[in-house]
Amino acid sequence: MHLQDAQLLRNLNPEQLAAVTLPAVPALILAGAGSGKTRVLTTRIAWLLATNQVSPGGVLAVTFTNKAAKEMLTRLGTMLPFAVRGMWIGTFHGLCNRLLRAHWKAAGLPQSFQILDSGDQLSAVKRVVKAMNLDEERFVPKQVAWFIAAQKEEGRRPAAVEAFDEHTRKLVQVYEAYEEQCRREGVVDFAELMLRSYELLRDDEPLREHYRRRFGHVLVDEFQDTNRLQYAWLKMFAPPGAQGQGVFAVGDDDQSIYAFRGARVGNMADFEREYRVRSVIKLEQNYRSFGNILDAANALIAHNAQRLGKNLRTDAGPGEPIRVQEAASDYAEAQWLLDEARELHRGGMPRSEIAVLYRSNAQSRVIESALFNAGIPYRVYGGLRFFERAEVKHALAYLRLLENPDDDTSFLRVVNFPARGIGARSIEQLQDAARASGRSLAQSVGAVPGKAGLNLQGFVHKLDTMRSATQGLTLREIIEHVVHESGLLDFYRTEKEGQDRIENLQELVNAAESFVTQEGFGKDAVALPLDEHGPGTLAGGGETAIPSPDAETGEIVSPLAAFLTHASLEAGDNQAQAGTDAVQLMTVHSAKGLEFDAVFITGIEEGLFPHEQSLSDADGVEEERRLMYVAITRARKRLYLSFSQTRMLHGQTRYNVKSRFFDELPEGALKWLTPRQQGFGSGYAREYRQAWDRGQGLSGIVGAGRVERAEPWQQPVPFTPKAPAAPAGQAPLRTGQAVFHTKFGEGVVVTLEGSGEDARAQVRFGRHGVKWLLLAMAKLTPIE
DNA sequence: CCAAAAGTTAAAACT
DNA sequence: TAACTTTTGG
Repeated sequence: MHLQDAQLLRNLNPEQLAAVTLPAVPALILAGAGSGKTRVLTTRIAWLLATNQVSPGGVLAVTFTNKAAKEMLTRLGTMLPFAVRGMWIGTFHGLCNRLLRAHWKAAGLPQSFQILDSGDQLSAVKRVVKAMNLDEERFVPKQVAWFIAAQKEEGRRPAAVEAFDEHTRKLVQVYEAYEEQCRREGVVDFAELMLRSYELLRDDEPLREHYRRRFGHVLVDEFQDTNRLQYAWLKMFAPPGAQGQGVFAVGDDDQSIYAFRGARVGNMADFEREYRVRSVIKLEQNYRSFGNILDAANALIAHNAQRLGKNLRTDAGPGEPIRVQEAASDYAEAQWLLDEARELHRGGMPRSEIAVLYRSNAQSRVIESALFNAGIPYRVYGGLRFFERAEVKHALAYLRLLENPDDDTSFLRVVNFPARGIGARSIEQLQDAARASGRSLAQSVGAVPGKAGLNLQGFVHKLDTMRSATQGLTLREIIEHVVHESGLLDFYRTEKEGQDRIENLQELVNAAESFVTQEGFGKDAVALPLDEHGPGTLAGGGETAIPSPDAETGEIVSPLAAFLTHASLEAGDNQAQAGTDAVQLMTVHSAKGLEFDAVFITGIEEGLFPHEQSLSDADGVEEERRLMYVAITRARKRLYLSFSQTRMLHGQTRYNVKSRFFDELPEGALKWLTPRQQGFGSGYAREYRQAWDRGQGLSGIVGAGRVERAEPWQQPVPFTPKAPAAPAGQAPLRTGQAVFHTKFGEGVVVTLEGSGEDARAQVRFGRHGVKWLLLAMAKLTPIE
């Protein structure tokens, strides 16, 4: 073991080593960006195990995302001589699920409860609001759903919500009705997973004591992102003041960017106080970026008042200066970054090492079209993910109905999809009947009279048939059967755009298949010998016979039920075009945790970054600043910052000034690619003239058509262009000439033919390949 | 019941 | 502008 210890601890810096080898006490690790946080977490677990301070079953390690959990498991797998599967390492929600599956009875849940994702939850709330006859203008389902989730995340059931006004009282009633509906249908939403398992531990003392004894070490990743409920949940496993229990909280207050969804940075300070933390360790040595980048990050974040305090440092030297670009328009900004990215790639940098970051999703459009036209492969993060696709959700709804006929959300989703003559009226009748009898929709189909009732009964019968026909089949066979028998496959076959959807349904089968293989269903569901040694042996007292949850999960869950849970808890990727080397486009939020050789941060303008919605309060601006800090620290070697004078937003041209954040960066670390403090509008004028020169007039400038709408004081056009001498499209072309086409982007003339009206050019475009274009028709403009 | 037309709205995202 | 939802009309 000693040899292995040494191996494990090799190459850790003093702070990392101190953190990894802390005794079993409460500890707070302030881990700066790029300071080897994940390494510290996983090495600590490995070290605890290797030195026999804890058994695999005695570790509880929590993360926020599936990705982080997976990475931790993978890394641990390489450090440990045994299988890590079965250890309590996972996301908050994943672990809650595990707990509730094991103790469903004590938690008051049906054995096969289903999990609602945000979309399901929204439609469930909509139904409640409708059923209560509330005005959807005043009780906007989205806001109601948000209210309910927020209450749950504060640990409040309806009775505990303080309502001082009529509207809030009504909201609480909706919350109540929603809970009742969930109970009836046997479903839980994400927040409910957390709250229910928290309450379970809070109210069931033997159970709580069992888990407390069991988990000698609790480790939390991204602690700054925990909400109140998550912190309370953690305290159930490891209360402040408990002796001999290690609580290892890792976080970075400077990277707290999720206050808007309930995260409480304050949990870090609370933790320090409540647990009387003696060991606060700062990891400030950065292994990712060069000095200029870190200087910029440090200087920027120093403008925040609310900090625990931390400064990143590196041994890597200053590196290149940070390049700053001022653009005349969002369009010009995109063109510029495209050129730079191309240059980087030409210099040998893989495209996947180039990231383009923006504050809000809408900004990706211009950049995408520029990259697309130039034929540069790119990948956009975010957007629809696999299990959220309509066709996949439809198939899953059928599958859920096999598991639980009373799942009204799923029932409504597919009762008339594909269409089977069940209209809004019939459904309303059915819902009335169900409401009157307090039963589920499926149970109430008999109560609807006439032809409509028969159709409904036919649907339920169809489900029953599918259910019995799929008994004993493999997961793959079940899904294939359902996709076929439900009529989904036939429906999409006749759709003109249906081919992709059919492929996705096929992909669902594949996903199920690989899920079964990975989870090893039918084989050894529990690989790990739990609690063989060390503290926290199972059911220590004898009278509190608590079954091993691990064993129980393996025992009770059918492959289908497990797969459905997996589908709710893990939405999957958004179609990764694997294999292609592509430039990475994403919001700053989704860049958290990632790193790239070169990073472009675009649209750094007042109103956009910091976003205007954040300007009203100081906390808002501080969070924006942290966001900027996160963005900056993503870069390893090269960092570009850009802003634009004009930008198309919500169909209108906006005139922006550069962000206040520029004033907070050290001038010495920056290199302005465009002249500093350019007169307002001059860049626009240049762009304007170039567009005229290309013969495109105002249409060559994005949003220029709206210029006349601007207030006089906003008029950015000090330059009055003369009409071009030659009509558009008559510019002399030669082979080899670089040209620009409004639709196809940049290209090179390969061949020229004919003359006058017949003059044609063969042009090779990056993305669209080689095209023949009639010069009289096509708007081709030579580039320089 | 479906498709087209009209209306609405606009930050960020994980589970 | 564009994506999405609701309303309207065949």
